Formats: sequence, C-alpha cells, structure tokens
Amino acid sequence: MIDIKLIRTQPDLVKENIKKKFQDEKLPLVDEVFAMDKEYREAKTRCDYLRGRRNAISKQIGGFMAKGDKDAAAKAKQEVADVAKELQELESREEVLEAEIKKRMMVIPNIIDASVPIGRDDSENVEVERFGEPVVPDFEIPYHVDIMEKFSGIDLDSARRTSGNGFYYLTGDIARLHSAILSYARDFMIDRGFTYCVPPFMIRANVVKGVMSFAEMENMMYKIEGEDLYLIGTSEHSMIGRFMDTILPEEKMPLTLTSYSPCFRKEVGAHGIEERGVYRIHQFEKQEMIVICKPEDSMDWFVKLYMNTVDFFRSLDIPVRTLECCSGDLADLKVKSLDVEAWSPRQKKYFEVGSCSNLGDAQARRLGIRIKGENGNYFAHTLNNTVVAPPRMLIAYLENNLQADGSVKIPEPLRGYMGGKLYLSENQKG
RNA sequence: GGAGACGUAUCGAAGUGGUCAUAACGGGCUUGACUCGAAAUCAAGUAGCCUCUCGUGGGCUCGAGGGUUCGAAUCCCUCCGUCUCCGCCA
Repeated sequence: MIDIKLIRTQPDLVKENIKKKFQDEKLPLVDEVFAMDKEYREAKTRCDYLRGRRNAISKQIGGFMAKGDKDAAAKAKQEVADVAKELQELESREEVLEAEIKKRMMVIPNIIDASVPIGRDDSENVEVERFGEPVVPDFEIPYHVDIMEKFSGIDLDSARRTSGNGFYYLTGDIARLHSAILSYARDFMIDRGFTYCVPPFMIRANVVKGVMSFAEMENMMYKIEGEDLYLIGTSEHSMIGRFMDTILPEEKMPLTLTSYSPCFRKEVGAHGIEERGVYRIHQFEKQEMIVICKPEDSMDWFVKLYMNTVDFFRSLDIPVRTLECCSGDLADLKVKSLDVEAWSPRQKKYFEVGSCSNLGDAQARRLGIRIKGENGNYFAHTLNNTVVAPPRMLIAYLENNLQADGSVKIPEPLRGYMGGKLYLSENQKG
C-alpha cells in the first residue's frame, strides 16, 4: 500500500508506475481515490466538528443535571439531538468513503525502484550475474525422482494415496540430506549474524492481508476450516506479522532474522502442480531470512540478502545465477525483486530456487510497523529472501553432485550433518 | 475442552454512567537543579493516529468490534488475549 499523500500530491507519478507494470486497467483508480479522498476529508472535518459539539453539549448536560436544572438539560438534549442527526448521516458517508478508498489503495501497486527493468512478464526478466561454471557432464543426468528412487529416497505413490498429488514421502538418506541441508542453512545464517527463529505455522486473516495482496492470498493460502487461521505459505508471513502494530526503537535497527518453517501452498496459479517430482508441490520446508530496517538502508540489505543465498549454494558446489524481476512480473507490494536460480545440468538451464524481495514500506504500512526516530516515527522497510527450500533444492543438489558411478558427492559443509559420509551410494535399503 | 478471575500509558494500579483521560496514587525512564561524584531531595518532561481555517485548534483510541444512552473505561453482545483450577496431551 502506498502513501495516499502520493496520490494527493503526485498522482501522475502513481499513474506512470502503474503503466510501467502494464496494469493500465488500474489507472482510473488513481483519479477515483483522489476525488474520494477530497470528499472524505471534507466529511471528516465536518464530522469532527459535530462530534466536538456533541461532546461539549453533553458535558453541559452533566453540569445541568448536577445542579438539578431539568429545563436547561432538556433544552440541551434537543440541541444535541439535532447535531446527532446530521452526524449520523455524515458518518455513514464518511465510513463508505473510507472503505472505498482503502479498497482501491490495496490494489494500487507499490512504486517500483528506478533500477527495475521494464517488461511485461517473466519472459522479460533480466539475468544479472552468473556464479560458477554451468557444467554439463559427459554422462547422462537422470530425472531427479529417478535419482532419488535409486537411493530408495522417495515414495510418491503412497503420498498420492494419503494426501494426493503434490505431496511426497522422503526416506532414508534423501530424507536425512533434506534435514541436513536445512540444519546447515540455519547455521550458515547464524554465522552471518542472523537470529534464528521458529515462528507460528498458522496465522490469522488480518496478518495474511497485511503481508500479501488479495490475489496472492487466493492462489496460495490454505484456510483452516471453522477457524480464523491460515497455514503459512512461507515463514516470512509470520515473521513480518510478528511486528504488527509495533513501534521499534531506531537504535535496534536493523532486525536480521532467519527462520525455519514448513510452507503450504495451494499453487492454483498459472503453473499448478507438476505431474511428477518435487519441483512444485503443496508442502515444502524452508529456511528464510528477513530484515526490518530504516528506509535508507533497504537497498544495501537487498544485495546482502541475495548474496547470502548465492554464497550458500556455491558452498555446495551448485552453479547459480541471479535474475532480476521485470516491472510486469513484480508482485504489487514489491519495490524490487531478484530470483536466485540454480543450474540444472539435466535441463541445461537455470531454475528458481530462491527469491529476494524489497517491499519498501508497503508491508510496514499495512501492518503498522514503525520506527521511533528522533524527529518522529516513520514506517520501516521490510525485506525477505530464501536461504534454501528443499525438497526443490534437492533437484539442484542431486543433479550437480551426481557422479559418473551413480553415487552422490557430499560437499564438505554438509558432512557433519550426514554422519561424516563423503558420498551417498545406492546399495542400501530404503 | 470445562469453571472462575481479569485486560486502563513504560510498569503496578485507582476510576463501576457525567461536570480534570495525558488519565489520581506509586514505581521506572529522560533532562535540569543541588553534589567533587553518587544516593537522597526538588523541578520539568516522559502515547499513537487522523484532520483543518496550523492554533497553548478539533476528532479518535481504556484488548478489538458492535449495541444501549443526550453522554460509556463504567451497562449489554460478539471476538481476541492473560491468569488460576480441572480435563487432555508431546
């Protein structure tokens, strides 16, 4: 949500931003909000005046009653009744306007950063940088499910029976590898000064609405029947929600946190669930990082955050690249966003394994996350980024560490979490 | 899940239908005075949001939202949360 003052003072800037995101259908909203806001403030001024009158006269009535002056009290009551009548009519208008303005403000996209490349959709995203050589070995790399099955590491048939498509059982060393990667990711971030946190895995509707747009909510969130609770799609939701309606002391900035959680997603959007494999699924686990900081620091943090992910993947010998989200592909709340993609030697292309976003003050404005500064309070900036999200990450891991003899190399940082093993080999029971 | 108690500023807490809610009383914190310094003492200050005709303006917020009333922290309803006991469980 942008500052409504921006619409009051620079409506053209807001419109220009909408055009950059190829959402021209939203252009009329700006003029509508501009007009409604004017009327709203007029109504509010009059309402405030009437409320003031009512308060003052009611106070007088108290005085008359105390003195036993019934006539004066009755006269004052009549006076306040007139005020109340006008107030009631105007108040309902005020409420309607306020709701209509908010409805529109919630869908007007955040102002994107000047550096964001202009483009219609994900086909126009821009590669920024490559890290590591994208190697294609001279032996064939099987589909990731086949690799896992060779280690008796996955059972999709049973999962389909118990839970349906988009779920999985991981077993044996593959399951252990999954946990090992998360544990390593947690320690990796702790070593970089982030504070580890395990958050609630369900949150209320008002928190959901604060951290994401309505469209995202519909396509992602599972609702618990009969309760005001949603399963989180990422720990970012509960981590940012944690600071809802708080005023943080400036000297404590920035807050740098890393969190673990399972993530649940309906995936009803454009792609849907894949037939096979663990690329796009309803349930996965993720180590996440979030930062709450002063506005002037958020772009520096943006770079630091995605570089953490790059470094993490490089430490496991996985080639990656960074891909910047173009204006049309950028979610409405985001100022700037960049995906970290891992190399797939089987598909001979990069695929998304993490996403880093600077939300500016959009989430902070919706949730009421402010910083107490010397010259008054202001909205914080919020950022989030994936450290790692298995089992999707396992695809990249297995494909890049598979050896010609069918074993899978365990890079040094992971060995301590895998019982000291150097390789996974096939000859074991699942 | 059952029964009871409760939710007022930074904390404890008074206020149980009116005429001092920035809010009694007490503590904490900040600044100043006193002091070589500290303690003690004294003084001042210690919410947020919205809005206008920008003034020692006006409005809103007593967990949240509704209702009754000329007027609600106070009465009624719903929800959220906390505590105690019981039940259940990891």
